[in-house]
Parts: sequence; C-alpha cells; structure tokens
Amino acid sequence: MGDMLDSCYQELERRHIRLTPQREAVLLALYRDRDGHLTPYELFKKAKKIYPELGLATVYRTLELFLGTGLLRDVQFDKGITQYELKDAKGSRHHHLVCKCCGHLQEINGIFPKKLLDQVNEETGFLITDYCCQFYGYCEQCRAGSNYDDRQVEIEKHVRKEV
Amino acid sequence: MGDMLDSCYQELERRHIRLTPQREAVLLALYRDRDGHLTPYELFKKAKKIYPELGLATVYRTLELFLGTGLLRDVQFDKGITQYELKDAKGSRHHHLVCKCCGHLQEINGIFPKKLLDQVNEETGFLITDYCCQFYGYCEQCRAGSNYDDRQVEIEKHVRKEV
DNA sequence: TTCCTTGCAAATCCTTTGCAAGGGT
DNA sequence: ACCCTTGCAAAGGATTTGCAAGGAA
Repeated sequence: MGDMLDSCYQELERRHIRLTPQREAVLLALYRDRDGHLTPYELFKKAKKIYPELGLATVYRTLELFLGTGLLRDVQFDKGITQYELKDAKGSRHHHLVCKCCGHLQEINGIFPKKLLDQVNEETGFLITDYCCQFYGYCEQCRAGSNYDDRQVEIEKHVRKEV
Repeated sequence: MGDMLDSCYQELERRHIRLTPQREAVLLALYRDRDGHLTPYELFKKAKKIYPELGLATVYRTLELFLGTGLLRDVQFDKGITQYELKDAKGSRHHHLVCKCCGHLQEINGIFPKKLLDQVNEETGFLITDYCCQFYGYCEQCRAGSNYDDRQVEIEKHVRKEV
C-alpha cells in the first residue's frame, strides 16, 4: 500500500516540487489518516507530531500546492469547513453519505456508471476529470431510532417534490 | 410559477414560522434569482433593496432557518464560499459543472437514474433525501482554446488513475 | 406580559499575506 | 548569489453571537 504514497512522491518529483520535511509531514499525516477527512487544522496537529516546527500557514500553503498537483481532493460538507483527502485513498472513487440526523459520515464506492459521465461529455462538451458528491439523508441507525420522525422526512420530500 | 413560492409560504405557515418582512425579502430575493446561486452577502444586497432596514446578520439567521425547513439547498463550490438556492428552482434536480480553467459554472439536469439511488438505499440502509454534486473538468470553450493543455489533463487523469 | 425577531457592533473562526530569516541549488 | 520555502504575526473575510430595543401573540 506504499503504492499510493509512491505515486505521490513520483508526481512531486516529476514536477520538480521540492519535498521539504514540512511537506512530507503533511503528506504522511494525510496518508496515515487516509480513511478519514481532515480539516487543515486537524492535519496541522497531526503533522506537527511528525515535524514539530511546522506552522499552520505552511499546512495551508502545502494543501494548496498538493491540490494543484492533483494529489488531493477537497471536500466541503458543511458551511465553512473544508476537508482534504488523498485521492484514490480508498482504491476507488467514492462518495459521501451524510446523515442529517446524527451527522454520521459514511462512504460508498463509485456508483456512477462511466456511461453517465461520457453522456455528459457528449451532450455538453464538458470533459469531467473529477467530481465530488454529497448525499444527504438518514442513516440506518437513525431511521430505526426513536427520535426519527418519518413524517418529517415525508414533508422534506414533499417540499422538494422529488428525490 | 408562483407555485414554488406558494409552497414555501405554505411550509412556513405549517411550521408556525412567522413570515416577517425581513424573511419575506430574503425569500423573494432568492426567488427572483432562482436561476443563479447567491452568497449570503449578494443576497443581502438584493434583499436590502426590497426591505432597506435589513441587516446582514438577519440574512444569515434566515438562511439557517430556511435551510432547516428544507426550503433551500446550500452549495459549496470553492473554499469558504457558500451559496444558496431555492430547492427545485429549476423545476428539476440539477448538478454543477465547474470549469477548472476559466471557472465557468454551468448546470446540467439530473443525470441520476432513480434506480441508482434506490440501490444505495438497499445496499447501505441509508435513505437519500437530497444530494449535491459538483463535477470538475474543462468546458468546451477552454478545451478549444490555446491555453488548454491536453497533456496536463492526461496527467491529472493518470494521477487519479480513473475518472 | 412573554416570547420572538431584529440591527448593530463585537467577537470568533478560518484562511491568506507580508516579511525577514534560513536553506537548497 | 539567487530563488524557494518557512514561521510568525498581522490582516482579511465570512459567519456567529451578545445585547438592548421593538413588535407580535
């Protein structure tokens, strides 16, 4: 599984981007937490354990750099909160299911048939190279729980008219 | 087309949420701009024309309120920028295509076969009631333009390993 | 009266920037 | 020598909060 990390190193080298200890600390922290999503500040705290002199501004600069290099994806779940994840960290494209009741975040793997994306390209001329989807709703636990209001959900659906 | 506005009014009434002039100004401004996406501040400026005493904080509070009521959807395109839109404003579910080259935002209508969403429900127990997708890539104009670097796009794809 | 809503200003939180210092090439 | 990168502190921007006043129920 050093595979993913290797391809990051290679990509950075290919682009002549210097791998400073700060940048490496950020990369490693992202890698260690590849099953989650980190905010810049969370990442800062984790990376600081690897390289204690690290400054928060450097984390932001590094994230911006890695983003431009295509190593990361940034995901917005809630207002003002940006989280980052290494691309392909889960071995394949994935999406996020956010429970509106308990806030739980779970992931599902690529549900898009490639055909769908090709179709968009054909119809609009837009070439999709990346995407990020959030699905909101109610998780299994909450739906089983006592504070789950079925009626409320029906109303939501109604206001929306369709799902 | 007062239809959409009507259902908002009804929903607010049903929930015993008082429709103050400030709130109505916000709602109307959203409605008038239903083909676009507004940031809170843009919305503030527009709604202020309808009700000049309006304060910015009230706009934020109202957006939060409407969001909880399910009248709105919030969309994050870029770090730190949240935009709002009335739900079903375009008559049907839509998605966003963001060009990484020129920043142009265009919309496409629901490309999800309902089957896909049902399948998620079956497999995970998660009930999707809403979703929001951003697709990133390159628009037709940019791909035709001279500063479009085909090789760069290939590299992106490679780093990502798949689209 | 009591509760809700508001405008304003202050506070807070997240992110970016200016700058001088340190390190690589 | 030159350019890149960094940490720190300050600046900037967006959003939230405290509070006293006004209005509805």
